[in-house]
Amino acid sequence: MRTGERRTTLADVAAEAGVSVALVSIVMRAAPGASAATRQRVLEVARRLDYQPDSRARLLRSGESRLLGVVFGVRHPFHDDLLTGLYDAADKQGYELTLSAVTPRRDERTAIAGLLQDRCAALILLGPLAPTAELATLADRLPVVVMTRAVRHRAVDVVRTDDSRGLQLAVDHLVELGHRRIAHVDGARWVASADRRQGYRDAMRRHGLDEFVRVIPGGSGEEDGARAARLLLDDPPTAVAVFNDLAATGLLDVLRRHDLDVPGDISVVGYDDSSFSRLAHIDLTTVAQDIDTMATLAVSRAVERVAGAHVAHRETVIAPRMVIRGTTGPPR
Amino acid sequence: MRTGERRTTLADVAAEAGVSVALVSIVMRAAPGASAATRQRVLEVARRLDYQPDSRARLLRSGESRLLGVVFGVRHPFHDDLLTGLYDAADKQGYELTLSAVTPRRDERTAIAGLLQDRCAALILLGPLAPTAELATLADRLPVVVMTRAVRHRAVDVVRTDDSRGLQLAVDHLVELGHRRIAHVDGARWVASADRRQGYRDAMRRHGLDEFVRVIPGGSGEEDGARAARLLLDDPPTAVAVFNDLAATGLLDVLRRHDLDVPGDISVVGYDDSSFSRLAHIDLTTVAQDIDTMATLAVSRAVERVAGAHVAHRETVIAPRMVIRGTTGPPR
DNA sequence: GCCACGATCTAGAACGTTCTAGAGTCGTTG
DNA sequence: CAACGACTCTAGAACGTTCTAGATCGTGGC
Repeated sequence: MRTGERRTTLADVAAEAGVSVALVSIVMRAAPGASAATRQRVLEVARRLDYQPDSRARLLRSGESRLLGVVFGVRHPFHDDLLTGLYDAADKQGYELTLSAVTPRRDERTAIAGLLQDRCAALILLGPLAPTAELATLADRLPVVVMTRAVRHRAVDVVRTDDSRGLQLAVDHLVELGHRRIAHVDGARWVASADRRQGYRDAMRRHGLDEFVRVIPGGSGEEDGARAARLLLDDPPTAVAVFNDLAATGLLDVLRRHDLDVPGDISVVGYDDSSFSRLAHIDLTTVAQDIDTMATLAVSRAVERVAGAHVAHRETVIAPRMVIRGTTGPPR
Repeated sequence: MRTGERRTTLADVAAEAGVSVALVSIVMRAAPGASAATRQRVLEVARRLDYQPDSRARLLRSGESRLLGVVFGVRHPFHDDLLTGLYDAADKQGYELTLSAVTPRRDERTAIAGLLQDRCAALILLGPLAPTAELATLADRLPVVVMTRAVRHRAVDVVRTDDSRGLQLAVDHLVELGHRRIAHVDGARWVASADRRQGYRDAMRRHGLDEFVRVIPGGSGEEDGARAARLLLDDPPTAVAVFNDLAATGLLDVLRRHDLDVPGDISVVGYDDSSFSRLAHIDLTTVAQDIDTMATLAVSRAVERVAGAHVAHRETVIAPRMVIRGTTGPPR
């Protein structure tokens, strides 16, 4: 059986089993309404004929899409981790995910448009860059859940970590270790950068360290962290809190190349608790976002919206958590 | 307009424009058969009513799925790069991609099953782990193109780099620099590891360096490279060729922590030319797989199979290319 | 004027499945 | 025995779109 050949349909199974198409549908859906003997007979035929449901027909007729569209960016370790959680959460709720990637050569609008045509019941957008107004227009059409970015619009649901709080935790941790000269490598124009930066400033102020406030422009990738590290070399702080884990690894690399000992000479805190930050040779102290909780909440929120439920709070802000590993210690 | 509300259909546009449903379909598909005046009128109505095609209905009725299913692994930088290329290639051929991820908690079979239900015209599998027999059974059902792994079965199409040749290039390059004690950190049970290992052995033998053959078990992730590096520390070779770029970064990290200078004390070659290997602070010498060519060929192969074309060679093996950057130099 | 042809447009059926209403059967109760 | 309820099963329509055959109109040639 190859290209162009028709796949097995419910009608084929029905003919072979000697029952109606509708009854075969009932059996394949495990819906009530068929006897045990009939179920067994139908399932046997379906197995023999290798019947696979046609999700297009199913989605079209049922008028109930159990499909959640997810827009994610390639080369985002954190998005990878979120995808892992989202698949699990969707599965638990009886939903399927359909993914659409944003790549260096495929923009976010294109990614979203594809999902609209698939008639997804809802969209989950991972760190979208689109302006709020655009997201709101989209949310007029179908439920939209944004993850990892604060979107202030009543039509858009948000599941995110308290990024301001996250950076405060980082600064608190460093201050507790005795650090005063604490710098922050921010995320440039990336989603969440402003909140994290604000959290850093607030915490520094809270600890009476205003005069030591120092923000270096960074970004979300390794090279961004590496570049920022080079800007710190002339006058290194005793500690630095970085926008995210990936940038932190770039920064660590450059520090080490310049014979700065971590954490002896300089302590480093990342953000995300991405899977690689746990690796023995990186052992990164970091602010953890609770990925599985976020994924679960995002899917639940999407599903509730689809079901027309009245949702109490359109924005869910999850507390970050400090994960202390090997890249932080007392200043010398 | 929110959840549960019906979306604009061709019938709505037709009623408003005062033409038949079939004519609206012709206009929306830019198919011949409508006058310019009618086209304009219909497009105006469609825009006003915000008509979006329903891809489920379209796919179901047309009997021609222009959908390519792609199975990829999260946390695989190389797969990310391939996705970027595949989206471009598919777009050029008028196909859409639908993605299905393999995660630590969602296995490959599940990923494939989802795509079968979507009635994809063909599947493109990135480095699948499934046994050949399973892939062959799948290929009985629809065209299957495997990327980055050699699958010896006439029903399965393959687009891959000559991995054996790739490692030979790496060894040749190192020998040309004067190295003799060249080790190889392999990919353990990962796809392509055997070919790369064989290429390493062949090249070492070719250069009369049999007695220096040394293979360290590795893997595809950073920690795998880091672990392998630790095994090399007691008796470091002057050079090492690593299974892939990601493992190479892990290995580099450990070498640097142990004050081994790269490339002064030890040269390092990666594999893939992943996007991060080009970063200024990594500057990795590596064996490049030609991502865009691979993506283009895989999509073309899939499309040809869908079209029922007679395909001359089911396996396309692409020559790798040596990319010399800063991690290799003459031995001391 | 008649005929042939091409372009435009329409009506109806089909894609594979689910939904819904109704028919038929069986068992229980009055 | 008749009525009722529960369960099983079926027939037919619907989901939104495309395919296909045919009707209609306009134009050009004879």
